Amino acid sequence: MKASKATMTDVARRAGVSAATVARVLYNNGYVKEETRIAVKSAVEATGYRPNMVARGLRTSRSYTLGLVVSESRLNAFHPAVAHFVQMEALRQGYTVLTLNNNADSDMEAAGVRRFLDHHVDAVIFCSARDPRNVRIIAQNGIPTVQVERHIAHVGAVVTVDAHDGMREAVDHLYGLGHRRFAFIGGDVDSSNMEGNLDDAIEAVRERLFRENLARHGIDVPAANMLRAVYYDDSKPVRQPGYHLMRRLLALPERPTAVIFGSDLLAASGLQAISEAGLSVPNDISIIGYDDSMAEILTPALTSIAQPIGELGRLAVTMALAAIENSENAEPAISTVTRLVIRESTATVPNEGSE
Amino acid sequence: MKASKATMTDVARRAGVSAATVARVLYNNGYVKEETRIAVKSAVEATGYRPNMVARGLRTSRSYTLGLVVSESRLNAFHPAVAHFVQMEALRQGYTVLTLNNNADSDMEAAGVRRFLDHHVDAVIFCSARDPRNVRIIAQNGIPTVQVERHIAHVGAVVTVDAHDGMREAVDHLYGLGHRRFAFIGGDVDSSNMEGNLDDAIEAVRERLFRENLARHGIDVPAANMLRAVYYDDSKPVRQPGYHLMRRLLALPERPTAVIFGSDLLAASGLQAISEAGLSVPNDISIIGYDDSMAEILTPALTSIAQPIGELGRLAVTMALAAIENSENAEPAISTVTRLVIRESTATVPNEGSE
DNA sequence: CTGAAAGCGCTAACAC
DNA sequence: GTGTTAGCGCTTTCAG
Repeated sequence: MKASKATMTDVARRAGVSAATVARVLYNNGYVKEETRIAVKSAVEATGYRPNMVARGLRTSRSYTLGLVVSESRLNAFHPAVAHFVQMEALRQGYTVLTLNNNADSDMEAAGVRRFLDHHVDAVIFCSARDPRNVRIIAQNGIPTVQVERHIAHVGAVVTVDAHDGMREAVDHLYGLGHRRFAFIGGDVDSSNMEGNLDDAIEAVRERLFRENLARHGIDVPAANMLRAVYYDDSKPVRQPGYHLMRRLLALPERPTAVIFGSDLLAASGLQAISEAGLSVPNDISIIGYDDSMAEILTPALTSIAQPIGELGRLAVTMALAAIENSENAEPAISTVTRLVIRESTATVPNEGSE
Repeated sequence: MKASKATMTDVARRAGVSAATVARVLYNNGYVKEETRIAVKSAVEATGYRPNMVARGLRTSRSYTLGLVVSESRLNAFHPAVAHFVQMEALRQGYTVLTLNNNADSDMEAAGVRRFLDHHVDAVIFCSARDPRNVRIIAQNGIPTVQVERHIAHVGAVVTVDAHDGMREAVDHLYGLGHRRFAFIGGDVDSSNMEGNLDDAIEAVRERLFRENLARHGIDVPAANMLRAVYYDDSKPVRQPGYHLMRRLLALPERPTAVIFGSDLLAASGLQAISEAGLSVPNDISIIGYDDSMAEILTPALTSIAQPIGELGRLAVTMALAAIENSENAEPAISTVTRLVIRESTATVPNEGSE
């Protein structure tokens, strides 16, 4: 019951033409008499012919596959979400995606990237490369790269997210609710794996925007309230990256009443520390996540600064395909925006005397 | 700066031998004089030669790629976790993985599977196919399939999970804590997409084991306490699949004191309903998740019946490769086990009079 | 408008 | 031990 492994020659024979003609009608190249076109089409139907992408790839040196590297896609739901949209869009555009989760391990990533090269992927999308060298290896082989959200290597195309709007909305939202004591738990900037200016790292930018927006309201945040969580420890993802830092905040003499986190995962683990301390969100403390990756299934459902996940995935594919078409063209950058999604983890500041 | 696109012939020329000899030393086939072996090796080094898997694939009709279909890998962390281990193991074994998230959409899945076929994947792993026909299409093309955890089509290899141990441990754990009023919120059995006996569906099995283990303690669970959640609504994932069902349980005249859920995702959304009702876990009610996919980052950290996620992923690859090697051999099945991971969502039953 | 022929990079059977 | 040859399925000149 093996379905046809019908080859192009099979189709050609059946239609009484040559393989070249079959190719012509399949890809609308050159002129074909209407009559033979019909004959070929029906032969294709009859045989259930499907092009062999491997043979095609060898001949055209286009594999119609994209490589996708995601990082830490187990606890952090952001990356699998982006991956999903990349896969959907690629499918729609006639591509297939080779996916690899680097799990925060540079060596793993290097091995995977090498493998992508062996399979002659047409482009590689990184939704957070772990090591800039791995991006460069691809680029050096003349293959387009697209870095999504976080770009740690200064090569190829990038799809960035402008954090301004979301952070402004978040700060204004909290300020409007009466909060005056703020804290921020962001991600650590991994200087060893970042090319160029560390201040351009997205984690650093988010911190800065947080401060700037509060400064607008005349609020200065003490250094003790600005913390950075390590997501990876010795190439292993940290399971509850926000837990200990949140405990530290809770132990502060002037406990903050509002905390913005650098990811929903960070907020989720912060929530554990808050609950453990016998405090409640949002009654005692308001918190805001980032990403909007798992905000809606936490308790309470998190107010979160949403990244445009679907757009990121789709744009990454679009840019990859554009780079494949005319690789000599400039390496473009495109930016998307964030917005605040308000749910149940933010409320009016608790009464001062109640402590 | 393009790194070498050195071909095998380039290496051969440089080493002063023929391509055939290069192949021989690369794959340890046949005898090669030590002297020439060294010459070839150094030529490989010098050129940075990497085999072209596309050409190799065409010649050998082995693409060294695996297809992987996962379902709903956005909110439910179970699938991306399995995917991660599949990718790791495949990488280790010299394979690369084409991944597709069907997102509960049969048509999407069909399109993706078709694409896998076009790319001549050597085998396809389904960590929950959406539609059995899509598994059959692969099988009909003579390509091995492996269904992981849930198997909805009666073809090919399967990696199942034996739910016995975990469910027994879970029930005993709760019973030991004094609980006598139980409830279960499992997943709905989608009869339209299931070949064969519906009672064999993993959701049905879990329900049955739940009842049987309680019967062992002389406890009979009323029908009103056995609920089934729909994960997909009109081919779209439901965002809070356990929320409404949990509300229903809370409205029961004899409210259960312990609930076992069919997944961590279900438990997470159940938690939202509990909290909304002003009740607390585990003081007022104990809950247990299933999968152990996101249990540890919820508040409270969930006691959960853990699926052996890493093992599932690795076994799936192992079985796929075995099937590729000798495809005429019988289609095997292998089973793994579950175990209870105790965290903070379970505690002694609350005092009866306290309601 | 259509067919013949070459060749992408590799492997496997067969010579020597 | 090693080279020669043919061909996987497709695309693309080049003839006609």
